[in-house]
Amino acid sequence: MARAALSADAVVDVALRLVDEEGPGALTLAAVASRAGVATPSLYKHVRNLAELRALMSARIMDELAERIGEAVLGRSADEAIRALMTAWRDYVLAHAHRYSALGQAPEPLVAEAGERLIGILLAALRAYGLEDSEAIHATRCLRAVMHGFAVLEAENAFQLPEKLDETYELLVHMVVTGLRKPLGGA
Amino acid sequence: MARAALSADAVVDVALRLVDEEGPGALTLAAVASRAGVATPSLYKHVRNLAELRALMSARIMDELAERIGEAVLGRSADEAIRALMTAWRDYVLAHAHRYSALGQAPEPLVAEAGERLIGILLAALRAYGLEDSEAIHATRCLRAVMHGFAVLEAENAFQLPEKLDETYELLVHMVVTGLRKPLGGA
DNA sequence: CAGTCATGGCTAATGACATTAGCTTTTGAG
DNA sequence: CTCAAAAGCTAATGTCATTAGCCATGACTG
Repeated sequence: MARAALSADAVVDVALRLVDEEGPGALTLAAVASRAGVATPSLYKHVRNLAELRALMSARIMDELAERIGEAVLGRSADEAIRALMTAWRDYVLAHAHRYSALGQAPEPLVAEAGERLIGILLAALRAYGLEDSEAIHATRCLRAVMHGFAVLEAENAFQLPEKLDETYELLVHMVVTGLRKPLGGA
Repeated sequence: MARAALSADAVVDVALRLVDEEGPGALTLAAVASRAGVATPSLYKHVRNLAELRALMSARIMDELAERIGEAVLGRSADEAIRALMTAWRDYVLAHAHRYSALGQAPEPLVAEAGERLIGILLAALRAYGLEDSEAIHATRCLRAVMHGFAVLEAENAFQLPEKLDETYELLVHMVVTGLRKPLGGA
């Protein structure tokens, strides 16, 4: 080994702080290097390139989110679990809007892996509804879609009107819970 | 006036075609100019800068989407309207995944305006549920969140497992319809 | 029909980035 | 103490966006 100094993780830390403070648009190797007190090319000793940095960041974010949600769901089941899960998701996004926006901007390698942990948690939370394996998959996807959609829109301030978003989210939770209870029969 | 040639709209056309074919990441003034058979700086005669081009594109996409959805909803109401609306939304995304992904990458000026037309349509579709003004707003937001979330995830291929997405969407529609019918009482 | 002048295009230049190449310093292992 | 790998650095390249300033054209005016 040589000097202690930086490391891939440290670079990701710096990058995340940068994104938190200045938004995903400010993520540039130059900016990260500057914050890390190092010349830009030095970053390449720890990270293959900008794309990889983005992927590492996304994976980290997924992990954080999965952790929060895992905790939130612990010991709860069915409706209570869903409610806790959805609340935790939104709380995370509100606490780190920029960070959440930075997700998505990464291809699939590591991110997909990190995402699976998250999906596992969702799936577990849905077991309580006694869904068939396949049904549980569909339900998980719906959950993801609902939460991600709301998160993205709220994070980018896409909801203009004065109505309280807390109330909207209540309705959304209600929608999910209700929808999961009645396993669709006809149409 | 002088030469006929390009125009802001034409530039947007070219840019949209580019995005359709090569993805949002390929959107660069150089690429657009090349396709338009013109030198890069010439684009500035029609568009203030890349950011504005993005905004114009987003507005155009919003309009297209609103149009499709408007047609889909025509003459239907309540559950049928919701179903048609959601189907139209997804169909649009599937037909123009790259284009849809290119949304969001624009700030608020024109896009917000174009978005309002779309929201108007959603609101109208929800009138049939006899919701209070405010309730209708919340419901519209939920609709947006659900559809946008699913659209984004599907467009970026975030659903891995083999289960059919058509079925997932069925469940999602069911969830929305069911949730809208029972206006949440207790929890 | 000649003369203007705004429009749309062009080339050249600048500045931010990402990325690569190649050199230097530091330091842990032996 | 020696030395090789690790971690930094500077310099160089190529791609972009954006700006400045110049030229051609053609739609109107008179």
